[in-house]
Amino acid sequence: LTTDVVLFAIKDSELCVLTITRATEPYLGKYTLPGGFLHAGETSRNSATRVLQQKTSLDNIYIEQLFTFDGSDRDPRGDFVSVAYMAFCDYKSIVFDISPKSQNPEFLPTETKLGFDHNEIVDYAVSRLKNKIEYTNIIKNLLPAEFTFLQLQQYYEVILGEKLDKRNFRKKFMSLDLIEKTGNMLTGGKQRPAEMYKFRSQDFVQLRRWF
Amino acid sequence: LTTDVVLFAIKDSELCVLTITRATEPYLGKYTLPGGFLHAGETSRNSATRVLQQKTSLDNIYIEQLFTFDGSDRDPRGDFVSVAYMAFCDYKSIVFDISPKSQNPEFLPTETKLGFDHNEIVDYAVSRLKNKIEYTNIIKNLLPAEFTFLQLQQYYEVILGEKLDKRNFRKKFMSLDLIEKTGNMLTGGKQRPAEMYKFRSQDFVQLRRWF
DNA sequence: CCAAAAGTGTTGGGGCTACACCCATGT
DNA sequence: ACATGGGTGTAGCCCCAACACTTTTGG
Repeated sequence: LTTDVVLFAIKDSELCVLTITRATEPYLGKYTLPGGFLHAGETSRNSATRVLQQKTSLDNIYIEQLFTFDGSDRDPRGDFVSVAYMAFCDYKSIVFDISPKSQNPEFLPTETKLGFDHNEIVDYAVSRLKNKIEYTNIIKNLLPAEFTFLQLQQYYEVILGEKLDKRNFRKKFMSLDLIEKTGNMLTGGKQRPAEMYKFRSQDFVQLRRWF
Repeated sequence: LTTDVVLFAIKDSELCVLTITRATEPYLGKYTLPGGFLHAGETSRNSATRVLQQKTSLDNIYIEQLFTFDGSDRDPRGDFVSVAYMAFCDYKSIVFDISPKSQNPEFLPTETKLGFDHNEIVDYAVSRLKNKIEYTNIIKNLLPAEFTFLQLQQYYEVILGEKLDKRNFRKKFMSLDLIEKTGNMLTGGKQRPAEMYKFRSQDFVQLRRWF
């Protein structure tokens, strides 16, 4: 029994997942998702959280169970069952553990070819994410604590894979009453400063359908 | 590693799940979901399907993975991990296996108190079902091959737990183009005969949001 | 003729989409 | 001055909800 974790982050306007470079066979030298065997007495959720904490410095990560993958064709070594999780972070806040045993963790685009059946896991996670940003506030887990409206919109656009109308997006999102101004402005660009926003609640919110 | 299966059916205008009466400790004599250990070389999905085929005469059941439950507090015998599935059938088409080893399978309301953490599993399945009838055609798995519009509507009402407007429901559902008249009429009541319908496609259909 | 479910249209309001211009700052 | 993103309002359309009566059969 194992876990695999899809940790999402948005890097350079692209949706990416945390990968490692395998140090042993099978798939030696290939990219895969981080994961591993459950320790004794550990839940799959704890195991997934532990794996992430080993690769990154993150604490308090939002994580949710995705799906359980099994079947004898997914790992050449034998018959493993993997409980997959997905998690989110703000790319800028990540500090990687660079010790050799961490196997060079890095964020790569979701289309990157991975070993095992990990592309299947990533595809499933991406489709879940696409659905879920439309009726929950999970996007806050990808954003820094303070952000501008344009950044919020761009994150939606990256995940959904389509351009959104600026005025309509602002109206719709504002009506959800999820975010508020911090009072700070983002200056430094050669343009008018932007208001900064933060999410009101740190909790998970499920909306009754909207997009 | 085990599976537990939530088999739904609508019986007497109530949403019910298949239960068994346990023949051994723990929870001897209590109701629980059917389930069991995976056989060697078997996937969790195959295991869940096999369990259902043992209790009922059903073949070709629609089944989907729900969630994986783990933690040391879910079974007093130790640390089990259970991959839960949900499935659907038309209550009228069920023939139970009544041999003693089948442990008296029967359909009971979803609110029935069950052993282990099985109420948690049922609650999760019910919420998934409630969501899913709003953007897929899974309801066909609960209906007989031919049905009337009123029956279809009543199934929605039972699952959603609310009354729906007859005219609006018919308009909305018809616009989805999922069902067609069979040409048969249901007679025998002391009222005008009703047109009978069937689903066009036997396949799973995912709609782009509607209810 | 009465009871019971079958079947059918219209209207008003709210929310979505589409669309273009001025503002504040840095260089 | 100009380039860049920041920020704002409206009008039309479509979809949804609300709502009541006639039809067809059995008893």
